[in-house]
Amino acid sequence: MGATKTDHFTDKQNQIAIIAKALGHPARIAIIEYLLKVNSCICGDIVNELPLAQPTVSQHLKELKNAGLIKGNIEGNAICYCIDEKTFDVLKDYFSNIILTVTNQKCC
Amino acid sequence: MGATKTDHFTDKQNQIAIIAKALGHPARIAIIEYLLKVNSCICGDIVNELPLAQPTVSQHLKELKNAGLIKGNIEGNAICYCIDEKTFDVLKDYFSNIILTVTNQKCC
DNA sequence: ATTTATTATCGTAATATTGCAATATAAAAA
DNA sequence: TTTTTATATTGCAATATTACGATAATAAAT
Repeated sequence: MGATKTDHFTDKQNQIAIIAKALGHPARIAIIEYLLKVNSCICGDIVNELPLAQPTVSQHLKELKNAGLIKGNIEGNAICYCIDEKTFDVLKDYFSNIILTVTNQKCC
Repeated sequence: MGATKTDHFTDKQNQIAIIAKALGHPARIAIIEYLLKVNSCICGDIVNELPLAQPTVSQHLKELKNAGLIKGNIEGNAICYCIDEKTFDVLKDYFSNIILTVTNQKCC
């Protein structure tokens, strides 16, 4: 045990869970917010913005990239990172639908 | 090591991360979707809907409750669970803001 | 060619999560 | 009161995550 029983759930359920999980750490939220603040691709800098060692930040960036939340473009000896909008759209749509459905509930 | 460095991030960043983390498991997404499908408080039933043992489901429900995503009302010897809308509103607003900011980006 | 700067990977320790059997708890039903 | 039903808690094994030092990889600068 210890491993998530991915097989038993739908692709959509797993997709949303993977994206949400990637955002389930304050360092990764801080990375997303920093990319939004500078409002452009950013090369370097990210490590200096966070209270974590370089390998740790690199690992968090990798997870955000795997979840499709950010994109990384090689630019010389640095890598430019930026928000990958379409994955955030998936999340926003998903939660908007939840809100729409739930406001019609009459209970509790 | 191994523990998240919560102290170094803002309250808002930690709040969003905690909510996202709670949604970062397909079983918990499935629970939310089931509560939406029945569109009311539901007593019992949840365990039968999921491919997991009762203690495991109970644990997932507890995590969703801790994150403020669901509410549980005692009703006789059963407990009625339902969506806690306001926490989903927090998430929807957060992601809507991200989408609004990011669409103005010109790069990558 | 060597140094410098930037990012990734490896290895590893500490901690957290997932899942379940066994058991506990609490209220309704018999 | 005993049984049944519904949910929670405990304890534990398996696995995953977090964090970082050391090191590798890569390309620019000297």
